[in-house]
Amino acid sequence: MGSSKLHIYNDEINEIAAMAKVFAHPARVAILNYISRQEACICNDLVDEIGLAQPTISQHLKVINEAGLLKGSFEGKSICYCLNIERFNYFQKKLNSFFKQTKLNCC
Amino acid sequence: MGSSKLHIYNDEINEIAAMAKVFAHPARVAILNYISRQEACICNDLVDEIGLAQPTISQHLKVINEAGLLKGSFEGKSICYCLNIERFNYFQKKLNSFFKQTKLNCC
DNA sequence: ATGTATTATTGCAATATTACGATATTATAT
DNA sequence: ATATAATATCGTAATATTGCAATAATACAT
Repeated sequence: MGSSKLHIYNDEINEIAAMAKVFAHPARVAILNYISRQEACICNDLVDEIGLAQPTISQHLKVINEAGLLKGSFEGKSICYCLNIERFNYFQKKLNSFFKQTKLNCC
Repeated sequence: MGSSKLHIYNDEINEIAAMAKVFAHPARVAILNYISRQEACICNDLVDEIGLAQPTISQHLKVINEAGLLKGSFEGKSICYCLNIERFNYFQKKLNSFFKQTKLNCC
């Protein structure tokens, strides 16, 4: 018990839920938001900026990264994270078609 | 520990995360999807359709409802749920502006 | 080689979520 | 009043998530 029964849903539905999960924590929204406000790529300062411990930020970055939303590149001793626009657009497209389809036959 | 530190983020960010959370479980996506496939409003049959126990469906419906996404009306001994289109559109609009803003200054 | 700065991983405690059986509630029908 | 059907709530077990201290790994500089 306790764990989500993913096998009873189709891939389409599981994909939407998995994508939403990435944005379902404010720290991850804030991280993406911070990335967007930077001229170039960002590196560390998320820890100072957001106010969570470094391991916590690293953990959230991992979730975002594993969803394919980041392009990281090494710049000296730090890592420069950058949004993977193509993937981000894919998320937007998929979520919008979920919205569209859900509204379609509604009363 | 363990709980999300909501107070360190601004309202905008917490709202996005809260909205995403609604869609972050496949059962809730499936419920909304099923509603969309019905001619009129729906009632029970979610339990048969989705394959989770009745209390579990009820719990997920509560989450969707507390997010303001449902319009329920009593029809005899059952309840007819229906999508609250206005609220649903608001979700879509907010999420899209998050996408837009995030892409804005990206490298 | 040693030191320093950045990021990742490990381990663990606190909390949240998911799922369901049992039971209560609500609304109709007989 | 009693039975029936639909939905909600309660209690609880299993699992997941969040957050952080401690530590490891990585990359550069001296």
